[in-house]
Amino acid sequence: MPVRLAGKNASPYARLGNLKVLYLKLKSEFGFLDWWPGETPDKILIGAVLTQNTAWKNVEKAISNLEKAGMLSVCAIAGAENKTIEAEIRPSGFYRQKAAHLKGICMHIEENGGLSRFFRKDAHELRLELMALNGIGNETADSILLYAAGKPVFVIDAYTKRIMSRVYGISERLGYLSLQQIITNGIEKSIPLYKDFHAQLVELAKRYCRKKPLCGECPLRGFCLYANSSRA
DNA sequence: CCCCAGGCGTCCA
DNA sequence: TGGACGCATGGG
Repeated sequence: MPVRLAGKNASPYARLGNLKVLYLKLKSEFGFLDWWPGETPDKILIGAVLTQNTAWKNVEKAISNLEKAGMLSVCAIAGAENKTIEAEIRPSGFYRQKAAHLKGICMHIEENGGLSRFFRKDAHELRLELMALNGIGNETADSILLYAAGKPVFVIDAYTKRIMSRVYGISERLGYLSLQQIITNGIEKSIPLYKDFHAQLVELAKRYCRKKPLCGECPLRGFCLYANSSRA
């Protein structure tokens, strides 16, 4: 299904032939970023919820607390009291919401035969089921699908939107699924590529493509619309 | 003191 | 369908 090119954004989309070049440039700059190496699906799933609009440093504390309490599993969370979960994940912020969400998510998974059985479903069905749960939206669903379940689904986040906006002039208000389709149409379908590309974009956004960008030192300054505009 | 961080659900037009 | 708002801790 081709992406429809329309209006003033038609021309920047044509530049997406550079997408793989952009990835390779980032990879040569940051190296291969191995997110979640050897970690359990349970830990990755829980981390995906805890990191919602939250600095990763704080999530690490919450995960460490859960681990020490023997609660870093879908099964343990499903059987724990909300108050108990809240106490452990407090450093990750929004802790009452996240505790309630995690509990509901984990209970649903346990009631349906556990995580390994859950992840055996095909990506499309799994995505719909995840999205139906309270506390899981587009990004969290896709993070779980890619990093925990090992499905070929590209993750879009606020960093991805910002970078695509600045480099290619794609509107930041473009819908999640639209931007996801544009990107997956521009690179080959590969789980390791999807994993590393997303990680590279996060790294770029943290180091250079911040809200107040550091275009002068940015590895993408050579082919970024924003870096080469008068505003940068 | 301020702003920000790997979103999401709810409410409202 | 889309914008405003609440949720909360910890670091710069």
